[in-house]
Amino acid sequence: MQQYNPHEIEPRWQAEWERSHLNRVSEADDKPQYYALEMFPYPSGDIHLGHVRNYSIGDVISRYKRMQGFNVLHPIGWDAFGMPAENAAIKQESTPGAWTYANIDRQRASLKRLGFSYDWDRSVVTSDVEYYHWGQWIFLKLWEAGLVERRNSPVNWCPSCATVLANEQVVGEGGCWRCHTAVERKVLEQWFFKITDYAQELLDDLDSLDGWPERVRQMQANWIGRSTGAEIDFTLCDAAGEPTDEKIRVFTTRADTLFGCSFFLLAPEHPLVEDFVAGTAYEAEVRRVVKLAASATAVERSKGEREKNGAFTGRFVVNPINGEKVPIWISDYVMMDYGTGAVMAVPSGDQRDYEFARKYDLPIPPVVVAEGDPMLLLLRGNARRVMDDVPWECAYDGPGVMVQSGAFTGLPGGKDSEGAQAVIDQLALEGVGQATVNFRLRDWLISRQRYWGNPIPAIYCDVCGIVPVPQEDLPVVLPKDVDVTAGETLADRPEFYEVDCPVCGKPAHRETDTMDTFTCSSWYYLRYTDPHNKELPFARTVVDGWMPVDQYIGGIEHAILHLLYSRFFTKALRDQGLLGFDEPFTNLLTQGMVKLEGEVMSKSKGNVIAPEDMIERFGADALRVYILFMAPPDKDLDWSQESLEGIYRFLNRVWRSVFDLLGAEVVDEEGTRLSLYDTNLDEAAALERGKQLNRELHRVIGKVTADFDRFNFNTAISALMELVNATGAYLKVPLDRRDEALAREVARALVLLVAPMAPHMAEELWHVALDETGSVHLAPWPSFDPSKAIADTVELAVQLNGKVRARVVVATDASEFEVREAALAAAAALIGGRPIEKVVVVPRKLVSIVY
RNA sequence: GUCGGCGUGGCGGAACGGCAGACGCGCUAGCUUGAGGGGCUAGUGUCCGAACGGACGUGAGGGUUCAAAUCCCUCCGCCGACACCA
Repeated sequence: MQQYNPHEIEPRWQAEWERSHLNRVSEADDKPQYYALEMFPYPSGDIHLGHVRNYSIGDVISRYKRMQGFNVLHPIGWDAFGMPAENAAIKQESTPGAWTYANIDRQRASLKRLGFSYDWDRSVVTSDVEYYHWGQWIFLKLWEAGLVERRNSPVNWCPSCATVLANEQVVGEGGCWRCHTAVERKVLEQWFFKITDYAQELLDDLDSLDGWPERVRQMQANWIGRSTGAEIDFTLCDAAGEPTDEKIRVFTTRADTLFGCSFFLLAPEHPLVEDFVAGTAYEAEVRRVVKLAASATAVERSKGEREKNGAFTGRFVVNPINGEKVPIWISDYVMMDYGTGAVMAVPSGDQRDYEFARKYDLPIPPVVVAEGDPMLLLLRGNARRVMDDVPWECAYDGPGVMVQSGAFTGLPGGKDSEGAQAVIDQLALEGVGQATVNFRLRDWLISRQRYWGNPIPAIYCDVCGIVPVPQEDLPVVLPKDVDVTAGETLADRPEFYEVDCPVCGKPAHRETDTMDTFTCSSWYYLRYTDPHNKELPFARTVVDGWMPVDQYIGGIEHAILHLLYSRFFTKALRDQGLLGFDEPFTNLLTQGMVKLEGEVMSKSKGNVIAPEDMIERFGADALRVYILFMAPPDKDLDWSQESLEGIYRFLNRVWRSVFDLLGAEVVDEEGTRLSLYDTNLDEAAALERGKQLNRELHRVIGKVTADFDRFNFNTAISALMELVNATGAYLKVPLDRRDEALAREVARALVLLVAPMAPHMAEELWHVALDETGSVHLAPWPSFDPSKAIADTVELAVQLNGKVRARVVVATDASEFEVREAALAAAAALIGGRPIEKVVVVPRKLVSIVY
């Protein structure tokens, strides 16, 4: 018997698999298709343990499904555009491309050393022109469909990255998702994808994603943020206080509180503010508040006391429900980009309005009062306003009864209440309001003022306006010689941007912004299905065959960004007839992080464990099995070198057990014989040990299969350890008393069961120990007989009044009556003749007796 | 503040409502070895007990049930997402 030596075995089999194209997948294969996908890496440096975990999970699933007879698509690629490449290039006086492709080469080598079963022929790199060409093509398709817009909008600006950001890319307390610099608000003309057109469908279809973790669905639902309510038009008064024809529209979820509106608010950056105050006595104070709001960063706004600042504009609006004139204020807690940028303030029913009213001494008339509140006795049935202030410490926003609300008084009030509906109906009748739905989701800002990205295929012509680059002119190739170390962008390259207008032929100017990298990762999983297509991003017949992805695996950090954008792309492309399904990812597994002593590993903390070092010491198989064993895949995992050593020992045990089962002389490194036979063992005892081992074999095959189906890799490995432990007892049986067929069956099953997790070792044992032909990874998954996993007799616990007091051994197939009688007999002494109240028999588990 | 997740030995973690702590790490003892490493065997929740055995035990408290780590209620603690969303 040779020794287990991963460093010799692993590279040898990797080379052989590559030579024989073991993992190449073809649509021509008539087995059922299965698409297993892991989130592709960003080439920011070497592979880390998070990648190892992500890809080990995906690889086990892929290999397991192949052994079960599926034709498995399991691709990998690189998400290669983005800012880190530019920053690294500046630091190293290199180019983003050079840095990116060098990292990809290193990462590819690492992934190969880990033995992942990717079809390398299908690899895509998003910064390759063969890929981003089709990203531009899709952009033009979406433009045609009316889903692309260039418009002025308040946007998030990262001063450090010198670019705008999407809403989703502002993280934590108002920081840039890349560099965490506080973002600024600016009004700029930018490119948008109209993801809000799909807000309702993106929300509705979350219900159909029952293969996704509940919390991811919840996070997306919150992000989309649907609220039902009403749009209500207030009539604007002129400077003299007389009503005009002009209306200002508000959005509210609480139409039932409309009678309680005692003032009206505009966002500081609202376009009407300037007109209202210019040249008036209110101008100075209003300007002061506007300036205060603009200077506060998002970070500052979300911290501290959140003191609300405001100023009266000198103008009034008329409340459409009661004709009452209320003053227009501005305040920094009203946001321009939610709702309409204008708010009807109801201080008795909204805590923010309440605080504002207290600060500026504005009326707080109660309009919805809770059942049981003593005020209700006083106000119940009062249609007219008799009370202008509340004795409360804070606003009341729960359900209650409407008071001081004209004809609506007495109706139930609250969110989505009968009262709210009645008010909306009345407003609709008069044409001054209607029920509506508002979303928190904003359109996706996709333009970036950066070099290392996919160029936006658009041209500005003085005559024709903004025109798309004609499809036959694609790709717009990203020039390689832009010097980012000198701060250059595409806007510094006349040879790039000086073009002729494709419509009129006059000199024009090419767009120099590039697309957000998230546009690249929103459709890469589609390209994998048809990666070499030179006519289209993918052919519909091929993409519909593989998609949707059966199992997607990646980090929870993409719960909103990438997963929401990909869902949007899928729906938008579906509506263009490019594909025939509604959702990209049927099942989603969000794996936990790999930590060290409870902390996230990072270069800056200097607590990084390098996978390459671990492969060097224990081999790729041990690292893979270890990372699957340490925790369930969705939970965080704390690194433990001792446990990795334990797994290495386990693999050695598997190795020796297989050889030993096959009758080989098992020796350690020094040649010491390890297998010591129990020569006293008689024929009957040997037979009994064989029966036990056979039972354990069938139990473990069943357990591992069930655990793989549920992705409980940690308990699957436990079960394999139990099988190896059970093998230990059988290996004491001298060779001449062993059941050779059984021993071989166990050895074979062990190799097959371990193959998805430790592919190299399994392949070596398959050939060298078992003398099988063909790859173990193409062999069928072992079958099992559940009836063979059951012993002839079983020991039951006997509970007396809820506590285990006795045990009884019965035949496994004993009837309930026999079990009951046996249990009563075993417990007779303890019961002592007292009357039995109840007996519960749980087959093969226990008997519960109550007396 | 809102939403979501999680609290089990020294550690990582197991337990379709049915004998809590599988499996592994660590530790203890013995065998093997010149030593180390490795391997093998046994033990390892807490308390009482020489032992047979017994009592207690899944963040705290209550409830449902013959039976609760698991289901329900209240509370405490930790983690995460969103957060002045009208």
